[in-house]
Amino acid sequence: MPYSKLEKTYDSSIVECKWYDHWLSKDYFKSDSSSGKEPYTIVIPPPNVTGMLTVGHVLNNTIQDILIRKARMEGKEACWVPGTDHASIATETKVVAMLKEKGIDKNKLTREQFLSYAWEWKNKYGGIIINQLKKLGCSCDWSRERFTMDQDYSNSVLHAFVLLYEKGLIYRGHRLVNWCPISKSAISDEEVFHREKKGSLWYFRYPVLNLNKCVVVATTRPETMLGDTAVAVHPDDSRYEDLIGEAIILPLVGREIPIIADKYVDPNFGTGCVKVTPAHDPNDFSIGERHNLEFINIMNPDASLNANVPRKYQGLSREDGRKMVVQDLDSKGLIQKVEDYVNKVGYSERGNVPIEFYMSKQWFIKMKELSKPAMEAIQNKKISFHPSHWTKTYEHWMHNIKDWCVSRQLWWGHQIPVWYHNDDESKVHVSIDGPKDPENWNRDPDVLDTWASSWIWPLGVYGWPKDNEELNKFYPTDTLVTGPDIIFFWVARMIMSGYEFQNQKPFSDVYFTSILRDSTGKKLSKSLGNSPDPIELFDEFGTDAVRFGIMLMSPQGLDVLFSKSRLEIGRNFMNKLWNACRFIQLNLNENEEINDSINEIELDLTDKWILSRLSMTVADYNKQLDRFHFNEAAKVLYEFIWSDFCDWYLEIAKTRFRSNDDLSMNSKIISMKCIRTILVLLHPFAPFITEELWVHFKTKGSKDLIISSWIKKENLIDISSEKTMNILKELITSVRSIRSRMNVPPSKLSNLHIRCTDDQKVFLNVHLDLFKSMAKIDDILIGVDIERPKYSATVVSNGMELYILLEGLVDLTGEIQRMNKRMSEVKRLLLEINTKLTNQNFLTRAPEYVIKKEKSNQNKLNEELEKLTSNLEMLN
RNA sequence: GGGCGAUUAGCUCAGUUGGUUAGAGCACUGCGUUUACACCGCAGGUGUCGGGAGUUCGAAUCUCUCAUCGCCCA
Repeated sequence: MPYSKLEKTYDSSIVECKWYDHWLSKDYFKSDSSSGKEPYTIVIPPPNVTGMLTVGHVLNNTIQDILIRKARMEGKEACWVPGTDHASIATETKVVAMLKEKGIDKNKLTREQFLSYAWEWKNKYGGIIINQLKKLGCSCDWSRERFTMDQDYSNSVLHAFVLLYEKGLIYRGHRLVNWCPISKSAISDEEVFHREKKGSLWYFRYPVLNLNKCVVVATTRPETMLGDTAVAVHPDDSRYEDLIGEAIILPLVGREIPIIADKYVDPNFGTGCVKVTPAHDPNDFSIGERHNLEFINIMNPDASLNANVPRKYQGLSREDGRKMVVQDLDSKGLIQKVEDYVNKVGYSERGNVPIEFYMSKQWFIKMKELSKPAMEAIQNKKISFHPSHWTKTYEHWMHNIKDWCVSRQLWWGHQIPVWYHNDDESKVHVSIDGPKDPENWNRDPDVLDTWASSWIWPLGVYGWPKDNEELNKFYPTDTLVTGPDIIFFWVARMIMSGYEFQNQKPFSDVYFTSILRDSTGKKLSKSLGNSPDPIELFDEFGTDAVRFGIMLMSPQGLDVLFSKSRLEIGRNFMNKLWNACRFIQLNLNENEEINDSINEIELDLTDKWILSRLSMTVADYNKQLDRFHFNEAAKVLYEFIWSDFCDWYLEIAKTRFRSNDDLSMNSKIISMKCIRTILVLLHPFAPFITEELWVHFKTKGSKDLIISSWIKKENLIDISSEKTMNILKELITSVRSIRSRMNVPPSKLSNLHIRCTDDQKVFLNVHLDLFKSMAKIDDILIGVDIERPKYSATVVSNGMELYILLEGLVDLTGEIQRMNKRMSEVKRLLLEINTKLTNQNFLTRAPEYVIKKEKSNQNKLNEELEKLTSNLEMLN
């Protein structure tokens, strides 16, 4: 690479495309199942095929990219499998809406016609999110990209169904399911969310047959009374004792229904007497089963009233039906009262309307048995959650697991591999390829719940059930990165399917990302319109800045209030890094090669110090990554670069780059060492800028950064240099502080007198050049018996009294105030320490190092107090 | 009703197994264009770590309790 100067500002737009194409052309992302390297595998949580990139995806996929890039640099066989999900209900909803806009009614289409529209839609929008992931810099093995409706993958899905069926874990049941009247399909419990709604509690009078009296029942859903097949009371409720066994004439309908006793009834709710609608309420359903009641379904799939209700109500929507029923009962004087009532109503996540409990024939998977190994895996720590508190949620759900309704009354998805015989529907054929005499069979029209296809994702992407090389090499995968909102939908079910089908966990670690919210705390979502377009953010800040910024703001296990302005820190950091590199480059001679020969040179204090800081940074950074604290890891690098390297090392280097050859060369070597290390470490977070800078800073003949070796440890820790440097930094800051307070312009040098011990004098003399240049000191006078000069300002630092000489008068009152303030603080601290050190229990029980530290603090503070006192006296 | 999480500077938040003179970024104030960076530098102010109790020599950190907010489940 020819020598070229870095531009004054970093232009992300040029660099990003260039490097992504380069990496692709070199096949760096490709994984090889036949390699001898230790595998490291991630499968992407497949985004909706027709979806668009959200900030949530950015967070999620940046984390995966960090993990996979680090693994690759660690020399592992890194395999990140990308792909997309067909998202049955979401996609079908979108396609139906698109058709409607075109004036096409789904119901008028054949399945084949509809599917061809759906595929057209998929082909049109399916590539978008994949390309957006590439813009983000994701180093996925694109040759392995999968779509859940690919032929091979579909076979895996159906194979899983057939296996479970053959094992007796799948059955068809006529049951109450959650029903979405918009998509006219069953949905799972997890797709229902509950919302508090203000409604009413109606009290109806139901006339008792042959007795001149009524019972009063309370309900929140008047229209369902048309499907009542009993009235129930608690068996021990004395108020209704005589009525048990009697019958009711159901108003408006005229049906004769029994009064039954069931312990489920809460005598304290309403009147203690409830209407029973077995076909439309889960509790009533079980009462109905216990008492052999009639199950009358009164609704059509769109929740309008069907032919099982009196003619005048037929065809009404449930809302209109309710009005009409209330009105009719009222006109007959059968409404005793109406109360305001708040209850929780289940809503369909997709349709955003209240769900119905609806009787229908559906396929279910028995979950109890599948859940056992999945529960053990978490308990035995074979699989770890990060943060770990999600295990409780997981275990709770697993303990109360219910059978999973996997059929959906949709067309877009994997059609259930079940055929019913034309002559006898109870005769079923279950296989992937279908019966040999298809003319005699009818295939179940329903498709599988999408999660019943993605639950085998870590297996299916490697071609399961074929026991091939890929599966052996890359399964189980290592880390799954996903949102906690799909812990049941997906994570739990993948664990179950992994053990069921491969007798192996699907992954070892699950990292649950933060949920991103806007500044008012609302979840970022496209429908709310509060989610910024990541691509625009990339353009505005640079992709690396967005990646780094979002990682920095996302702590483990907590929600994040996202706002665009919080990305500025990322952009500023990239700019800082760029300019630090540029500054070093400006000090190199043309085509000058700087090697890594730090062992061959004589290091001075600041060199030793920065190398020690660097070593600490390497250790800390690796530790934070190992425990999945990505925000902390990012912070470690940020602080090293900004606060240690730029603010101090480079500032000191400024004076050295121009001094004698040795010092200058040494500073260059150390600077390069730091930069090279940082570029390696930062690469997973900010792949583009680091690869670009690597070109200029790598040692001759090095490989591209993306495949360079990871740095796990650096053995250059030097505690004594760090201590010494800290003292010098404090002294320098103290002097700067006075100068700033006294309005001495930065360009002007000051004269300084220091009163200190002989030892301190020796110390100062050793580091005099550094101290003078950083503190902007011209003349300096050091001694044990220095007197306070007449026009001067004072500070006590590390047991030394520093007097800055000033021209003219000093603001004495301000100085006295400041010193008094510090004095009371010192006194407060001393009081605390003295209490500790006079406490026998503390002295006997606290560890040695704590006591030592307290004592040393006590000495320091006492010394400071003494000096403050005498200096204050001098001022007064 | 059960569970989980949060409450730390004006704002947004870090803070690993209890021991730091409790931190960062933003915002704010003053000064500043010196061999990179104004997407910058130097300096500065701000806190009863939600309330209460307990364990401990020692609590932002552990336990209990209360309050407020958020999420999940019923």
